Amino acid sequence: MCSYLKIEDYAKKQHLLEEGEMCTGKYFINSGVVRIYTLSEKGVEQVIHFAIEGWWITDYFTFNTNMPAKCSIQAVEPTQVVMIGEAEQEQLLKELPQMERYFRLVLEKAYAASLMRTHYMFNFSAEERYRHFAGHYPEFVQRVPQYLLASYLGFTPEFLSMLRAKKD
Amino acid sequence: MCSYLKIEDYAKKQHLLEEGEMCTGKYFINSGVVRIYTLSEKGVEQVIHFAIEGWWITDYFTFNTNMPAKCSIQAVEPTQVVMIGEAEQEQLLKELPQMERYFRLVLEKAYAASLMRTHYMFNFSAEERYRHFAGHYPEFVQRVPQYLLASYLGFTPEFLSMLRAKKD
DNA sequence: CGGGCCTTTGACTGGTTTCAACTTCTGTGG
DNA sequence: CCACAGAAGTTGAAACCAGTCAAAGGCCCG
Repeated sequence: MCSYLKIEDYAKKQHLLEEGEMCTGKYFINSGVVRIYTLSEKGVEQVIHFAIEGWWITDYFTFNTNMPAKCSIQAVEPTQVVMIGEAEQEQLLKELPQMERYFRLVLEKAYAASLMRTHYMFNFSAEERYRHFAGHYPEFVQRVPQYLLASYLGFTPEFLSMLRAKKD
Repeated sequence: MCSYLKIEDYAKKQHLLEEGEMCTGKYFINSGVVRIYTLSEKGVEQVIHFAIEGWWITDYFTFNTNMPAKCSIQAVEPTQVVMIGEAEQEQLLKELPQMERYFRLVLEKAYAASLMRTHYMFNFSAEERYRHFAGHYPEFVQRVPQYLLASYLGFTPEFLSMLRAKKD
């Protein structure tokens, strides 16, 4: 089974995947943090989400479609991942069909998180989103630079700076 | 296999699931449209997404967690669904492990759609989101009431009304 | 020690919301 | 089949949340 998997280390700011490349597999985060982001027509980078230890990531936009990646994945801090190629995953699933279940459950969790994000995005103001996030994941706020957190929460670094000044 | 499944019909505005109930299974939309929505602290209904023919839906927030539903699912027009209970799904997956794969692929698609929604939400203004949506799914814009579409797109019915008046 | 990247600050702008009043549509019972 | 009530859509004015722009300050890493 280990032959299917490949351990990879990435330095801060190094890319696991860049938009336009072919996405050839999935990554399991062993340690570190990565951000998944897209580039808008206007050239603005938008953080779609972060992934930390224990999460699986890939370009789900184009996964299984044989199209070039629509997003980029970049290490926010030094990160170690376990990579499994597409073909290897197929092979693994053939030999260990129980893994289908595992990957399905991983996806259910990720999907629920994405829906929850949508919920927060719509139902709370920018300030409420920041307070909520900072209250629930204080250690994470320390861990990522402010301009990335601002992008993730859906506002500008300037606005986040103003929020922190107000009361923190 | 048919014994696992139950066909159900819902009238317009009837609920498949209401917040607070236990979510006991998944629904496959045979015909019609449903909306999945949450209620904010302020009492505002927010459409998380729509689902049409061919999609599977459930309360992914609490699915498999034995907690009361965090969202409601309501028929937007007369809708027929195939319902599969949680226990029945487990049984089905045990007998037909290939179905694990099927459900995983369904989830990958749904997850990708959710991420794409996040992308649009952040990178486009309210007006751009409307123009884009109306351009891509004109028949759908006819199909659902404007106040639900406005909620889905993340702005007020009044604003949508103004957009339509401007140029349509 | 220096340069570039990140964060801060403040003034101005504008897209979107809110509110309230009015009109149009829809469905239900008499 | 019509009448009416409630739901959905429209309009316009005023308010505001958050973005943009520009310039200065802090900090990390080579």
